[in-house]
Amino acid sequence: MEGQFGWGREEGGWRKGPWTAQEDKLLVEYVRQHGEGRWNSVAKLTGLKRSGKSCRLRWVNYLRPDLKRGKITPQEESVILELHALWGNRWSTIARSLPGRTDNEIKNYWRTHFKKGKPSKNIERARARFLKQRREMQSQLLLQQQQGQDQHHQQQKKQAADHDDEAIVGEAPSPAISAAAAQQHEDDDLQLLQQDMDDLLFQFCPMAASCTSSSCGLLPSAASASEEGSSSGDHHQLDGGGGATWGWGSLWNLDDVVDDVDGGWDTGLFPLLQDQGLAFY
DNA sequence: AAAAAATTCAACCGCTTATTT
DNA sequence: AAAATAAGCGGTTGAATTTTT
Repeated sequence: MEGQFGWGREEGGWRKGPWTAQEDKLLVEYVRQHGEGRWNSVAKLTGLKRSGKSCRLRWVNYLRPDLKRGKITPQEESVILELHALWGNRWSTIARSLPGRTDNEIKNYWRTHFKKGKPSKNIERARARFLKQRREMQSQLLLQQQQGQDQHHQQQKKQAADHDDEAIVGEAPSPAISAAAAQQHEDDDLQLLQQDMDDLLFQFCPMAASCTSSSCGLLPSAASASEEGSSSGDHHQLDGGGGATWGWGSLWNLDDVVDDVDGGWDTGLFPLLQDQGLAFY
């Protein structure tokens, strides 16, 4: 099962195409011994005929042990939708809120499930998934509250952000969404879906909802058009130890993202806003 | 049952940004 | 300070798989 020819042969000395188990083994062993990085020396040291770029990709997207395999959960899906509405196609940024998921994975997922031009069937499916998921979430919420995790933070924020009515949908068209025009129906569906999403998000994380909705005015639609890198403070290491489990904390679980901000950033919800140099408070 | 269409996803490419020499 | 090298990002591709007709 290794003889894919025409695809998977060498070109300019480098092998391309699907990785074989042996190749994976070599790469894994290399990383075990030398750590991540220095990808170009993989070939030199192991004899693997892969470019550094290819090695890095393979490791980051597939071999990394902290990757979470398996299907995207409904919870993750809702986060993806929500964050995409916030940031557009900044896949790696979105991925940072989904431990164990890669930007590639998220990109693929979003494209196949929510990209415009898909038959509305998909929207319907998404809606169905969402509704189901909402039920689950609600019961989880209940459970959490019963377990008496004191989240006085949330209470406070909730008050602060009491109007959330015009959610993302209204004014924060992600590039994709704003491009619509042609497909009103699906748009409507999507918007409904996103409204639901926003409601939902608000339940769990009022801060986020309030930010998306109004005041902060940090919705990136313009910025996300990619023009103007803007970034720079965007240093992101591959987070080392990863959250193996995701649970509900994902949005709150920032330790892999915040590392140059002095400790307590109790608003905590969207670390990435910082990356973009957006400050609030 | 089988052919066609649709979906998925790993891996590629080119470009940008960061780091090293 | 500049050039070279490495890392990172997002878009795209296409073989394999799944679903639909």
